[in-house]
Amino acid sequence: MNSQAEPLCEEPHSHRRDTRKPGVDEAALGRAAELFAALGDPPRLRLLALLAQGPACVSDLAEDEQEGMSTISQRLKVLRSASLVRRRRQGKHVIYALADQHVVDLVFNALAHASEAQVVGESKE
Amino acid sequence: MNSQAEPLCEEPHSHRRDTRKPGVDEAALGRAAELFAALGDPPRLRLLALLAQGPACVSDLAEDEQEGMSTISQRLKVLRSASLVRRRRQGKHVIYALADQHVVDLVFNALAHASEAQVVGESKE
DNA sequence: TCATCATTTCAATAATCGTTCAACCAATGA
DNA sequence: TCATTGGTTGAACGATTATTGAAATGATGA
Repeated sequence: MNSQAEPLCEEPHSHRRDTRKPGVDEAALGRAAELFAALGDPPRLRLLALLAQGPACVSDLAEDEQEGMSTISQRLKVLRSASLVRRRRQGKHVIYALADQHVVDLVFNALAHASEAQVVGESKE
Repeated sequence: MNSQAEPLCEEPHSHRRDTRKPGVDEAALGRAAELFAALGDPPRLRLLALLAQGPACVSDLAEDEQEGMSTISQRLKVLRSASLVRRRRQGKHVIYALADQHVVDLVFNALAHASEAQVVGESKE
C-alpha cells in the first residue's frame, strides 16, 4: 500500500514539529463527510435550493426540474438519509421540506459565498 | 426523459402556489457543489482536519495517514481545485495549509456538529 | 372492493470517482 | 553535471454512484 521505503525523513525539516493530535473522531468525520457528499452534487443542491423557497411535493419538484419522479425521489432519498430534508404525508402527496433552519442557512450561505468569490483575481494560480 | 404524460396536476393540490423563482444561478450552484463534493469524502476531510492543526508538507501528511505520497497528492489536488487549501514551496518541500479562516471554521463546525447530533433520539427515521 | 394517482423501490446500465504504480518534474547538494 | 529526495501527473483498474423504466406500495374515493 505504501510505496516508499523507510528512510523518508530521518532528518527533520525546518517546519512542523510532531505535535499532531492522535486522531480525529472517525465516526463524526464519516457523518460530516456524508452530509457534505449529499450536498456535493448540483442536481441535489438545486433541489435543496428549491426547497429553500418552501416545502413541495415530489411531482411539483419533478415538474420544476423537468425530470421523472423516480429520479427526484432517489435524490430526495439521499438528502433524507443525510438528515437534510424531512417529509410528511398530505393525502396522496408526500411533502418535502428542509430539515431545519440550520440547513436553510447552510444552503443560503453556500450559494451566497459561491456567488461572490469569482472574477476577483481568482483566475488560475 | 420524463416518463409520465401531461395530465399530472390539472387540479392544484392544497399546498403551494406557483411562486417558484425562475432559477438559481447555475454557475454559483456548480461551484458550491464542487466545494461540498471535495469535503464529502472521509479521507479528504481527514486531511483537512489534519491541516486544521497547522500547515504540513506532503510527506508528513503521507506518514500521518499511512498512505503513499501520490495518494495524498491526488487528494490535495482535489482540495486545491476547490480552493480549500493553498500551497507554497519551501526548499524541496511543498507546504499545504487551509486556504483561509473561513475554511478553518467550516471544518471545525462540521466536525463539531457531527460530534453531537447522534444518540439523541436520532435512531433511524 | 376496485381503480386511480402519488410515490417508492428494484435492478440494470452508464457515468463518475478514488487509488495505485510508473514515469516525470523540480530543487538541492556533491 | 549527476544523484538524490520530494512531489506531481497520467493512465488503468476497481469501486461507488446516479439515472432510468418497470414493478410494487400506499392512500383515496367510487
